[in-house]
Amino acid sequence: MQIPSKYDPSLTEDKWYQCWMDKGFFRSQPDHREPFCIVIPPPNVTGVLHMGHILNNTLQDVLIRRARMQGKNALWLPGTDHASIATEAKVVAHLKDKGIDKKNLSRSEFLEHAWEWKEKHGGIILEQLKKLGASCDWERTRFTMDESMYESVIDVFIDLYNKGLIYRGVRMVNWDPAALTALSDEEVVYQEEDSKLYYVRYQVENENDQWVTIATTRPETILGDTAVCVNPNDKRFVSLSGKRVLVPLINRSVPIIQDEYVDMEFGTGCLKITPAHDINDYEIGIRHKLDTIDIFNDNGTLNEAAQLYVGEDRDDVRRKIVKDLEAAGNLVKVEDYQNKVGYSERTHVAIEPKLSLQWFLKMAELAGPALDVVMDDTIAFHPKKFKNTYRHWMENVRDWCISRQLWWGQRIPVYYLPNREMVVAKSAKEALQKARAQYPELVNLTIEDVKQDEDVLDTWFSSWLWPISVFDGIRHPDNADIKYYYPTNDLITAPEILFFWVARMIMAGLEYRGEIPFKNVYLTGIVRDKQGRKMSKSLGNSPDPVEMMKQYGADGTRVGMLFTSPAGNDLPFDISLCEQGRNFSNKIWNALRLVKGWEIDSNLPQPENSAVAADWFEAQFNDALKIIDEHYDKYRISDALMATYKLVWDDFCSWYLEMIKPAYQQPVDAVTYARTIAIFENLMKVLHPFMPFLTEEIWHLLADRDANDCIIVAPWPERQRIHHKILEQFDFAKEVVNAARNVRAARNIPQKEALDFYIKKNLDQQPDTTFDGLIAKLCNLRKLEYVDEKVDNALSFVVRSTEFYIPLTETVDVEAEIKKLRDELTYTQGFHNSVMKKLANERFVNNAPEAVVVSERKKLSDAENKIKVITDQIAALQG
RNA sequence: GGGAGUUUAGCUCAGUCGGUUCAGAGCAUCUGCCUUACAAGCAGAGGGCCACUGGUUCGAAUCCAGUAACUCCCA
Repeated sequence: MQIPSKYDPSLTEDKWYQCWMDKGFFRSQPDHREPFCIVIPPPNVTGVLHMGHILNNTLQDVLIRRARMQGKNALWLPGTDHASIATEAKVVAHLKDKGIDKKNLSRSEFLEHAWEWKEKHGGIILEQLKKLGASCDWERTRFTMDESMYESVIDVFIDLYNKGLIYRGVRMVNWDPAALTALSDEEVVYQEEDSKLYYVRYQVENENDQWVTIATTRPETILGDTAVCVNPNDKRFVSLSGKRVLVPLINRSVPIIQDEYVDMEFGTGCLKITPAHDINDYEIGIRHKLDTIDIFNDNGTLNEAAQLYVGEDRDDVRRKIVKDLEAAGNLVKVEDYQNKVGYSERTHVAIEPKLSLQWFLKMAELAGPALDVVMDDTIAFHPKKFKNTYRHWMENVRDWCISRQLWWGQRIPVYYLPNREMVVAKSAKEALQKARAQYPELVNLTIEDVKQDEDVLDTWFSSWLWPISVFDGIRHPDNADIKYYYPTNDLITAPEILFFWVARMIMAGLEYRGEIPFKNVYLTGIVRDKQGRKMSKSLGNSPDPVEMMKQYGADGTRVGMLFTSPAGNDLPFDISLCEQGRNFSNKIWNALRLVKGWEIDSNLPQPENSAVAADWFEAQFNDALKIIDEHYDKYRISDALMATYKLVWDDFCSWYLEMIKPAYQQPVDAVTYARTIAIFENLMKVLHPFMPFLTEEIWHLLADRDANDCIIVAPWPERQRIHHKILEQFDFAKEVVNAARNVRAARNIPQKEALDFYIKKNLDQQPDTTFDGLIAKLCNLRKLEYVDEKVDNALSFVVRSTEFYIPLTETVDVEAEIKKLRDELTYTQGFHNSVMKKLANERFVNNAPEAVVVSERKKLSDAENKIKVITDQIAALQG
């Protein structure tokens, strides 16, 4: 067989992905087996693959593939969410390019464009996931605006409204005066900037020359002031209690109020209160029942309520009002000041806090049970530390604002009636019926008279149902899919959305299924660049994942991502990790080349060496498999990978293959070959979740197989009893080989030059010759002989209490040998002393557990033996 | 301002129940090798005040208290 010396992923990846698809290996349907299900955290439909997706989805695929090999009915359900804000922005921008202004479109016209855009550009990310090897059941792909999911969302809104959990209220939102929409907190970018702090004095009403001075960064909002506030503990302002002041320029009389919110140290200790335009002022306003005067239009210009500068932009007004305040004698001073200003992530204009009517979902009742199931580990967080964060949030949870001033999304099913009442209904028709029944006084009510709410629901209001609605479990709670797959097993996501999403899914699960939505939550870290910055498209500091996969292979990329990604920790990504992944692919590939390059001679008996080697490796494999399984069980995925990596590279390639390798151009016996192939197959199985493509390719090169015999559905290796004795024997042999290699290295003796070994056992020990043949092979020995006396003029080393001599033709540097032995003696004596001290301490002997004391005694006697051997050797050399 | 987390080798991280001279892994670095599977490789080596201070204990990287620095979340 001709196998090229470099592994080329481009020749295998698409081929095997297509094969897996054709054979339906990703498909899952309920059956008698144990289910194992992961629902994908739905990426944004406008999204393209970034590094975070690679990490997140690789982890999911690893877990799914292993579960599948363990014989479970594995379902990884893919999909996307409609991302109302981001998508609507994209569509608006797209239309603008075509010369269409959203303002000139009706709602339904706009939605037509949006759907067209989604069909054309949406879901690129899912195609990219296929390149990564994601083994999703694509036939089950869901989208949060699919009819079934849309209806589920509406049903849930209506249900919660009827339960009294949804209400309408006023709230301060982040208003983008350029885009004319409210933004979520995540879409506001705070920037530190140099600004000014203006000190402005307000005259106290009915007092001739008494003033209070406030400090503000936003003098233009003075026109909306409805109070001035001081701290009740502030002695400076005691005399002002109960008085009123006049707002400069417009001479509005407003009260002086007292609230502990005011920081006495900041500015003058005197704060102006503008409830309509500052979130903190708003809350103070509620506490003190102040008026709320909104002085801004939606586009950031001033309105009639401001009285002055009406129609002018807020930035211009700031410059003008400062001059006018100065002219009026109200401006005391101006200081340089650094503060944080929020900007719209998309339009880059300063955010205006604005009061508006929104819909809310009460959280307190839902949060209680959702907190309990996490605290008692019914749902396990990995790593556990996030339980604290979760609890903190759940105990201080605020009501959820679920409305958005957009068109792209599930439209709020509330209908307003001419009598200023409203009904909640699934359709206008139903709303009409309800209205007629509820308000018989509304005669001649027609469908035109019921006006649906213009707003849509927050995208999370779709996503929080995801583990249920993907199985249509809201509309049909008893269908076969939801009963089989729910609760799902694992959720893999980022800690950033622990509250937005994970917590709410738990609430929805408990509310609508009476059951948790998943059993384990694995929280990934954030992928950062070398400077520690989050990798993002806007920063341009992220490699293109698609390009990476081309360069290093999907397998190399997957392995590179997982090498340093312990759960919950940020991952400082370095492209060299993928290079390491690619190199690993190549290493395995070359192991295959070696094995497949051998000629098999079925008449040849199996050499003893090879039998020992295979016995040892099988023990080693079982030992490693136990560790790997344990890592998986604890969700320590990068540790599982590292253990697998070392098993393949160090134990298999560096030790085992070297042990059984026939001499150049010599054939291998059939037994060794068969055992080696079996070992290779098992290794490929444990590696498969990490490197699906390479392992599938090798699986088919290792043996002739049926078309359906693919590694993706091969059984995960079963753990056998671990043969500990041979592992210990090997450890000793390994020490001998390493020591011999050191001798060669120190003396520059090439591997080609064969050596003789004379071995002297001490303390009446009987030689264990099990690995002797392998030691001879690996060390290139001509002779291996046990002796009773020391050998003169020879290099020597000691492993445990056994002495090894290598006679040389040239004379040995006695001084150098003695020095080496002395160093070792010093170390051993130091060790011996520390153990002695410990054992001489009565309190240690009396208090420490028996096993610990016994092991200390054993150490002591081992050290004593070694000291004796070395001392004798030194004496002999000196003699 | 409130809360949480982190701090171990140049980098990224393990270190379970406190118990081996326990201080470890991978990468990086250095040295020697193109040794017939692999230079995308092989064989070796060096490298640490376990953030700091104190306490508990026969014994502390590990438990407790305090200090410092950094990160995140909330306001």
